[in-house]
Amino acid sequence: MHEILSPQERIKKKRDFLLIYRRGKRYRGKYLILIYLPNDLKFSRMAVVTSKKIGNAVKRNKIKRWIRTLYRRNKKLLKNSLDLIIISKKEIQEASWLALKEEYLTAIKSISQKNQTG
RNA sequence: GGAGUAGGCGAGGUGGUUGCUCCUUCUUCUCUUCACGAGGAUGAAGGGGAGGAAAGUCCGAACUCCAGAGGGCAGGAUGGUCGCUAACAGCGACUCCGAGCGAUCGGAGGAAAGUGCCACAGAAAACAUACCGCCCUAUAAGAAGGCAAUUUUGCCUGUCUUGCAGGGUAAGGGUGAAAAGGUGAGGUAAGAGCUCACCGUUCUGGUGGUGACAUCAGAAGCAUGGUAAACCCCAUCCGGAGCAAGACCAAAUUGGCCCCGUUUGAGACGGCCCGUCUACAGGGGCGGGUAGGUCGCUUAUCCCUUUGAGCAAUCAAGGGGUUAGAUAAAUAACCACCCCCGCCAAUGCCUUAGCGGGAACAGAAUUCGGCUUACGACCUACUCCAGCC
RNA sequence: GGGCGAUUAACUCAGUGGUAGAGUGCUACCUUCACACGGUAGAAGUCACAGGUUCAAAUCCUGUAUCGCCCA
Repeated sequence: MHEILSPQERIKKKRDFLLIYRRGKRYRGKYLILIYLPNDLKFSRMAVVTSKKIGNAVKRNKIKRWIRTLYRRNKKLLKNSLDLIIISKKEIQEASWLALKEEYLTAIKSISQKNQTG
């Protein structure tokens, strides 16, 4: 019940993407790049970006599913409401499920800490 | 063991936790209407949820919009024959040619309508001229031989060499991818389809076949090299763009058009009022149309099966089925048990325990029919070659 | 999703069946006290890949790969 990812919680419009790319802060990891910007809504929103460099459609779909599952499971960690774009890097082809999970958790923790202090 | 062809299948099964999308039914709330009702949100239950290639976008259609009297030109596509199909560059059967020991595979109109090209080499690359060569005739010189003569010399020739002229030839000629029917015999001054036999080619006729073509007989001595995935000719077909097509609803803002603009704002006429005019504030309406949304959107030239026709592709009739509809784009993550395969451990076998694996190519985007490309873990059938018994 | 196009030397490009070229760059030598400019010479290519047509393919035909452009 608390791990739902409804359509409202996803970034869909090109205007929103451009705004977040321009104003957002960035976190770089080994496999992922996260761009985040606090919003005025009562809930957080997210989007996943996988470029064609990563592979064919099957590989890209699998990575998007992994990242969406990670976001759903760990929504509690985001205490403030944020707009979040998750971009996958080329190195993600060699990543396993567990490695990706660890990287995502550390990234989210650092983001939420910075957001609270700053 | 190797090879070939045709076909099937395409992440083993059950359960659980979290979670996505669509449909149906129900509950609660909200909006609107006189009412029937309609839309949205939340929750619950049930059900459906990627492929053989979904791919490349190479062909053909359906469907939509645009253009369009009719016809032609240009341009493009196809190309053995007959059939199947809504259509196709697809499929089936057959014909001929070629490759392979073979199962089998590949190719296919016209070069005698015309134009172009055929580098290098070669005599010549397409009116068969002509170079070398071969041969005949005439002639000049030389040699040889013979005759006459004292010698110089003169005359003669079924002889030889060289030159020149006229003619006959296409047998032979380093080449080249390709050289003007091939082989053999006769024939001739030398040669030549010049003549003959066989093979090949072309034409005519008969027979068989719907036809491509096959076969038999006769004739022509043979004239016509290759290239049409060069231009071209012949036959048949083709308007263009594509679901981001297209249709509908439609916020905000700017601009446009129409009406009102009064008993109340502004300006003009006027000394003032009434009144008239302007249409600047302001108000109302209209249409186009952006963001956004809805439809198109999944039942269609469909799938399965039985019978009949046909060698087959396929067709006809009957019965049954409904099988994704997303839009920053839906199938995932983890766990447990069973099943199968492989490895290791105590000795050959069994059993038990442990570890690893259950794939590859790859993700619907309007929908079908094909083709091509990628993958082959697996399974089935048939066939060929080689080896052993 | 749907339409188009390109690929030739390190780079930018010619080359419309018959020996793969130009400019820039690179290397060596000359010139200069030295450098630049200039001059001479040279190297560098699986014509993206694979199959076919042809005597012969960068060129013609078919397929594959990579890169790019347009359409609400």
